[in-house]
Amino acid sequence: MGDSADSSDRRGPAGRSAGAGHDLDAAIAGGDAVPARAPLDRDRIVAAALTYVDAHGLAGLTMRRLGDRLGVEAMSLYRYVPGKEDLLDAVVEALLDVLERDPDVLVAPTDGWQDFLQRLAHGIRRAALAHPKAFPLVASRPPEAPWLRPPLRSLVWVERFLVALTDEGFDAGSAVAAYRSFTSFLLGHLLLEVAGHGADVGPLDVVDDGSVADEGLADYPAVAALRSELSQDHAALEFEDALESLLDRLTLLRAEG
Amino acid sequence: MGDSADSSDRRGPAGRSAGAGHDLDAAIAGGDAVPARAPLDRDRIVAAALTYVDAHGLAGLTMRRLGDRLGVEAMSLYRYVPGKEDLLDAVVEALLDVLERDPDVLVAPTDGWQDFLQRLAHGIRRAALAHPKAFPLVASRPPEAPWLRPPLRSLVWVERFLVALTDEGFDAGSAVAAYRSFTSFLLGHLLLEVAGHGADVGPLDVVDDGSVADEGLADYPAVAALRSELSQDHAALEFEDALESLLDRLTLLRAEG
DNA sequence: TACGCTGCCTTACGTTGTAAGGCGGACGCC
DNA sequence: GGCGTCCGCCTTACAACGTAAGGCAGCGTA
Repeated sequence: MGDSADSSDRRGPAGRSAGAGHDLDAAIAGGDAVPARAPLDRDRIVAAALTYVDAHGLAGLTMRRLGDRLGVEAMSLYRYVPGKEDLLDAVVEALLDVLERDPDVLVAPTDGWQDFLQRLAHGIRRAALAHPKAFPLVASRPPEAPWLRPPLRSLVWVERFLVALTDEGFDAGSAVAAYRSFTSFLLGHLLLEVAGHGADVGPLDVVDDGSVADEGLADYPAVAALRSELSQDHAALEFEDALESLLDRLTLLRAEG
Repeated sequence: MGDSADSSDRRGPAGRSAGAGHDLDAAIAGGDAVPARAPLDRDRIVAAALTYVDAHGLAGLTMRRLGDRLGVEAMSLYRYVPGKEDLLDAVVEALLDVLERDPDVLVAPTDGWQDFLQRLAHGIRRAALAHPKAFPLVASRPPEAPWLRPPLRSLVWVERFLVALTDEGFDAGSAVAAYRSFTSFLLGHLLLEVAGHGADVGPLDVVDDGSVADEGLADYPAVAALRSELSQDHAALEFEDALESLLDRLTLLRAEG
């Protein structure tokens, strides 16, 4: 996980600690620990928040710490972000924004709706797996409108989805039903897959080894017997299978009209 | 945080406002708002927490308010509950505990595994719909073990599930795969269904009919055109269909071995 | 030079979770 | 009866949080 140099919270050599004094010192001593004090805009803040969550979990994110990370006092963030809730919304948006830059994801079907949905699904999965600790936010943040279902939380994508399907022969009701099935499928699978990759949110993330409470399993023989199967990770395959099954179902739906 | 200035304190007729004073008053004035000070055990606390979340949302739940609700200071709760995190875990457990009392849910298949899974799925759905504001906790709380997937978070149910399926002709791998599919399906569907029923936390209880931000939809013609379809609630039907499709898929899985 | 803007800092307040200890009543034992 | 012990709740206290309000230094412009 902490690929991007964490441990930077203890400030480096030339401390800019005590607020009272001259930040001249800090400015001159220059970029030591913190990214050298760039002018601090909204995108930098959101990106830093996402990075922080990836590294330390949602629970660890506070305005003060995020400020520290950016070489700035907490209150300075409020010039660019209305509040923490909005920050988290922005983080979700940023997380899903990679779709826009993903070359494998199409904005409209070129090789049929199934290909379109496959690419979209995999794109979202990639985004989720890239940020296991942050992805649950996508599900837990209430959407702007009740029919904007996570993880397809933006009007743009709902529009693209519906246009794609109706263009490809779905009628109104079927397109909407497909939208619902698709989102349910993605949410369920990805939430659970991601939970296996960094399920924290807890303060203490004790990575208990494999042999947790083996004696506790005495009362659960089937679980004990299937332990190895239960621990194996076939997430990718299962995703594929379930997605294919979903597409089959949608094919039927489309035909029935 | 404090976005929701939900004026939750003043409840019934005789308010019991200032905590400091004589609880004589509360005790004598007797069971108006508060259950008149029963001896306060763990189950009462957990039940009160669930009730509070149902009524005011997760964000509104604090130890102090929960204490108030029980006619007790916040710190008194700590004699029965180690901390808030554990409380929330207990709430999740309580929420799912109705399964044990649900006459339509079986602990072992009597009419085949499909019937067993149908009953289980519907039981969980009932539990989720009974507590829309609390159900997201089931998904967001990290499970004890990585292979305990929400919403089937307890060893007991995983055991029952695996026993049921293996008894009914699934081999080890298939039973586990079925377990995974089943949980993914439930989580995705129920999380999204529940989000439609009380996703917010807000005092803004506006049952927005349909005319929200119609001008914003100008750029999204497909969404605008399908608005009525998008707003309709076919959750029950969709649940049924998706569940049936899942069972079909599991039938195949079982046959293949 | 004066002035307003921008961008960050300082201070301060109310609220949260919870550690530590106090205190009164119930109860066993002499 | 008196007396210790314990249980159950309260009181006090603290650090950390989100954020309202205002300050202040450096700038661009006039």
